[in-house]
Amino acid sequence: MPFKSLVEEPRCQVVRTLDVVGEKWSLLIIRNALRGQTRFSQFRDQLGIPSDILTARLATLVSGGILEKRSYREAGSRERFSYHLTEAGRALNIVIAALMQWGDEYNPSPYGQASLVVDGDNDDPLELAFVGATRAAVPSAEVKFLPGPASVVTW
Amino acid sequence: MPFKSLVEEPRCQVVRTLDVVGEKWSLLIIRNALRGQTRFSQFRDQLGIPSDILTARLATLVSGGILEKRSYREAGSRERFSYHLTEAGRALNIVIAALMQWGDEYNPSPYGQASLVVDGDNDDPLELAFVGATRAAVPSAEVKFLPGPASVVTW
DNA sequence: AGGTCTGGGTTGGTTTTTCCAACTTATCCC
DNA sequence: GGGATAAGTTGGAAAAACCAACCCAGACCT
Repeated sequence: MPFKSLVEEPRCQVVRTLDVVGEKWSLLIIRNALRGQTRFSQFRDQLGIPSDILTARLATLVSGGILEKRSYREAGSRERFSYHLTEAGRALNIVIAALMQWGDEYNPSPYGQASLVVDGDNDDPLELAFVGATRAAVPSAEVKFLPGPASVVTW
Repeated sequence: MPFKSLVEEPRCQVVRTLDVVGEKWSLLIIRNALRGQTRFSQFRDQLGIPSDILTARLATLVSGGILEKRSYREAGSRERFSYHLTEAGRALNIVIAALMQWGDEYNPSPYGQASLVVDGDNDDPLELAFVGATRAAVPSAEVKFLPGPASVVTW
């Protein structure tokens, strides 16, 4: 568990989220899971993550409610295990999409995008935007962060 | 630099973004900067980050184009340095907001939210949503990730 | 029955990061 | 000259990540 901030630790949403997904490799495992990958060997081979670290990450993601461990059996093979996103895990698509979108805009690859976010119904490209109660998009530069009810710090 | 994935490293937006902001503490420094903090002692005291690590992180964020180091001088003090978000740094608000939103929904604090995202014009609360070309919001569960033009891996 | 393959891991030892406490440096005010 | 303060440095201990080699259970092959 990576973060123990002093003053406001248990209250801050960002810290609490990073407690679950902030360790090295965790978000990449989740990204690959969002692409449909479910197996130890897929994660290990595609990410190049050391297998002992992968074992540890899968365990913390399972205990954090992001992944679910299931057993499966292919014809002609013994029982093995696979890892599937829970609803909470799938909801991390917003975090992955935010990282992708920032990378596309401010740190683009000369080769173009490695993955795209699309509408499942019609494959139209999507992007993330800040929206208000009226569902109208608000430009990112006009977004402000304010202390919420649980804030104990004045800033 | 935390990530060196084997097959598709330089292409993937998520990896490229995490190269810049994926080290421990980086995103929390950025969150505090989005709240308007600019000084070494503010980051150190509010986050509880060891000062040597803070020195290192500020340097990588500056060299990554997220923060800008400025000198300032308060009346009755010598010249000191402060750190200000660049445009690219401010654009990371989408990443911070995504982490906040997930935490609020799937790992909420009993005390409520520590910070809120609002419209700078009228302080109306905002949220992040996936939107298509028509600007209509698409439910998160219907969002799909597809290989893009730079993908070398079949998945 | 013995040997080999395969997926999903362990194990032991090295390297890299992080952490912590103590110290430093430059300037201002008294 | 002495104390305060912001922004760091330094040295050594602890934790995390890395790597290569190994293990293990069932399936399949001869």
